[in-house]
Amino acid sequence: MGFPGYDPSMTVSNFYQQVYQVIQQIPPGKVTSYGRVALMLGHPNAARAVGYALSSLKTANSPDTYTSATVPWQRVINSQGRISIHHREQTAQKQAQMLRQEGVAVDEHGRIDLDIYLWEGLHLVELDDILKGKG
DNA sequence: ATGGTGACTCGCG
DNA sequence: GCGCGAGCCACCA
Repeated sequence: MGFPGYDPSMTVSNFYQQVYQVIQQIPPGKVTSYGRVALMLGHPNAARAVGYALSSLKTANSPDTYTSATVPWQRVINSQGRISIHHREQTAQKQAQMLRQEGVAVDEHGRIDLDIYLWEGLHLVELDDILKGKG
């Protein structure tokens, strides 16, 4: 709502793909939060669904269009500027490692300075394409 | 159709 | 800053 091209009738079935497409726009060395991704897609309260979308990404070998290899999932953290995977120690470590590898400072507690690394986000024109399914 | 489950968020104490 | 409780959403049995 409020966004050009927003069409409620197609949001459900395409939600995950839209999430992946937005995340693919995040440049290396930058991060954003689950909530912000949801907001960009016109679903201000769908932060949990965004996290769920990422957790469902399959391995790099998967034939799927979107996999953990094609979607930079590591660039999405929580609104507090911290890595959000407390139940999966291994995955959390990997995320921190991948981020440091692209120049993002992550401290031992998984904290990241959003004042420095926060991604500005998409412009309405770019969002329009994703919401219309052109991406 | 219904209820349980998360890689979420915000507000309080 | 930290832990809790309460909303919120899309998936999947």
